[in-house]
Amino acid sequence: MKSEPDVYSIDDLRRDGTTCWDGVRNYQARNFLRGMRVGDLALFYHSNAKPPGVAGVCRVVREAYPDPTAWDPSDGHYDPRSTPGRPLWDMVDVAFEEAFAAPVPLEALKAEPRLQGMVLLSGKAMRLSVQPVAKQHFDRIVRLGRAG
DNA sequence: GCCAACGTTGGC
DNA sequence: GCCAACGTTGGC
Repeated sequence: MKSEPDVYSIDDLRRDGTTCWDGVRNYQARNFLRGMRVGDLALFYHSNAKPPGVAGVCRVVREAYPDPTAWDPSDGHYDPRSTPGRPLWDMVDVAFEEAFAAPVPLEALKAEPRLQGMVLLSGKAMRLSVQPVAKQHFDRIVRLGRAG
């Protein structure tokens, strides 16, 4: 799950404990959100950061439900096609799980042979703010992150 | 700021 | 259904 740290970082999540992952406005990303189950773990990725990379781990604590920011005209992600009666966009709630000793920079992910084939590194979904991660890739990144 | 790689929109 | 124009993402 990607977030720009200037907007919302892993440290913000540590402070808040949990947060609503709102603002997703891409159908494919939304569908991945809908596939999440309570207890699922997710990598928290800092995009548009210096450097970009995986900053930690969060955990799904509430499954997909309507994203109210979509029908708030004052919200930057307002989408008038979504209404309370017919919601178009969903969000999940996630809880802080851990912040890595040192974020794993994108450059390091690219350089790791065992991570080749990750959606994040290549393929159609690489730009999505919510995307799937294979378990072996997830585990490898967590190991790298904990090592610092 | 640039730009590649997408997705979305809307005319036809 | 096609496709041009436009918007977005996000690394660099």
